[in-house]
Amino acid sequence: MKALLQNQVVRAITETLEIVNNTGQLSIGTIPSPIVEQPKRPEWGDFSCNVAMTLASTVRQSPLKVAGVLAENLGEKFPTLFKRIDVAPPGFLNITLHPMHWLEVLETIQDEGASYGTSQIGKGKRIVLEFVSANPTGPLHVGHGRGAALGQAMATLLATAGFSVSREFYINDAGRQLQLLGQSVYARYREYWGKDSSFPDDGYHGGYIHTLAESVAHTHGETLLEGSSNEAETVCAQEASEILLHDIQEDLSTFGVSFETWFSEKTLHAKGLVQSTLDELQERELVKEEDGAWWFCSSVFGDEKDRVVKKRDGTYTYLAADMAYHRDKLARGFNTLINIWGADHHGYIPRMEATVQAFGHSKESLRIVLVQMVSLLRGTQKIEMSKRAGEFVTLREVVEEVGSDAAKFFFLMRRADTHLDFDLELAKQQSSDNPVYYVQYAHARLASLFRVAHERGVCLPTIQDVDQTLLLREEELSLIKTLAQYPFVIEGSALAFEPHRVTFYLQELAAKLHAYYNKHRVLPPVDSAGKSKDGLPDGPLETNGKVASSERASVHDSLTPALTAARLALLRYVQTVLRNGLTVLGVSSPEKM
RNA sequence: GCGCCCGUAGCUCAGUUGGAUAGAGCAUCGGCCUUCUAAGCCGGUGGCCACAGGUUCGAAUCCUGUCGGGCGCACCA
Repeated sequence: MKALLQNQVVRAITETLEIVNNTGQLSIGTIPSPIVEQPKRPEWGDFSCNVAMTLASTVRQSPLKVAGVLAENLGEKFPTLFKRIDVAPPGFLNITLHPMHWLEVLETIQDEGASYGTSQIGKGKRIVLEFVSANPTGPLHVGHGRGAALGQAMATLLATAGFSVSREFYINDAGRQLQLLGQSVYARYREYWGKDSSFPDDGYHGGYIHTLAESVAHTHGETLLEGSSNEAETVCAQEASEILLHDIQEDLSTFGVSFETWFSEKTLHAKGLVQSTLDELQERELVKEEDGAWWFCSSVFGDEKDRVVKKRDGTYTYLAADMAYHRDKLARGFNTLINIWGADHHGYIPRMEATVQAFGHSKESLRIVLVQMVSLLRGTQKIEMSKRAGEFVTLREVVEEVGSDAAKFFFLMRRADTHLDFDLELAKQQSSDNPVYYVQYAHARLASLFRVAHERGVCLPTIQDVDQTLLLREEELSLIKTLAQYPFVIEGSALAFEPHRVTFYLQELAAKLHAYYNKHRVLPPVDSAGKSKDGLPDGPLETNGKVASSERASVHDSLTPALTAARLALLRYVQTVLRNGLTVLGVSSPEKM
């Protein structure tokens, strides 16, 4: 299998740097790894490289001169790869390949299919990706949905880049929040039976608490009214959290998000791992006793102050369990721990970084990805949500209204750390204004084209079957160059933990496809099929974008079976890449819309 | 008060390990369907990249300060 074109260019430049270094044309010393990218303007060639400018100061020559030397050597050494190499001020190398080389991209996609875009950069690295981790004290809301979509996409993305990824949901099924849930449900339970009740001040006010109370009333009758309220609250907490966790699992599953591991906080306590974690750190003087409480000396690792892990009343803080949990993750042999958190938890980062360091791992082995809030809009009208009153729009409601695909795509349209406006009306709209339909439609449109081709007895060829020279015009090359970028988008996106880059890429690819499709006929019109005479491989290439109907007719006249075949082959690979990208995002690729 | 994030077209946002003339969608204005899905395409309008300094061949991008917005600063989670 051939190396990706861009990597061939990188290698060529690297070899050239070595040559000019060895021959003394330039005294470079350590050869840098050159950065090659597709420039934004077509007149700057297929690839551009800025290595001459970065080297200028070390070789004590002007960037232009360095670029000149490199250009000359590159051209001499790789005449079959490069058609021309320009030097542009202030020192760019603008590289144009012999166009035929671009067709290799299509062969690569043909060979790799659904694997096109995968790489091995993450090979051998094991990542545990923790996300959602919502308390089982209420239904998932929209914010959780964003975290879920992001986590799922990131897991797929990292796996695509060769990492071994395990998705994990940490269940906070111990501690104060659960206790509050029990108290809240028990209060509603008493109300249900017409008894007096004391609702906790900071309890859960959502309407779903009533439903849970009714459920408890159904299974336990009035038996919880007598006896200690403590016990009754524990029963309520237990039963309510089980129901809620079940709902959470169901919602996530419906949303298309799954986990390898559901990790229960309770099991850490049950196995004594929370205490043993503290004991271990105490022996190493990273946990100390003071004022009747136990403190984690996180300030040793740069946190602004030490943190309580065991309260004066003998109970553990959330942090203590979380430390035990992260110790466990490290003990399971993961190299990198990625946690996706709501941005309001950012203040918690230093103490978790301190935690992994306390266990002898580098700060970098923990990577926290923060997710900002989601505002739901209906058109321009903002939907107000009040956490205090327990009024928020649930993930389930959103998915029921707009569907999983649209919801996921919208959640992945923005960088994680920026606030997201989610317009429910737009997400439902079936038009090009709606980005998810726009991209999916590109896929469905091609599927439809291939169906029609099939019905008319035109087979869907592979790149090896067609006259490839028919794909060498700028129109087709532009599409092919975009396809060539895909593996680099995946790689960059994975290394930066930024799935939104894939979303943007897909919109760009879909836009190019739609434009191409609109402009160029692929199948011959029904009545003249097979009768078209040979001629120029297309009509005059209009530059102002307007296609007069007379021109269209001439386009059809010149549509030969060979050209149809070549275009079908090209579009088949466009469809493959669209599908691969959508798959990374967890969004379906419909055959029909 | 201290810390973190953010400030790019009228709106929502890409672009931030420094690169060439800063991009896209929406909105707005004007065009394109007897043909493979118009759930589509083409064109116009629109910018002191919050502000002020600094670093250098080069800054939306890095540093410092100011202003504006969000979020944190528990023996809660």
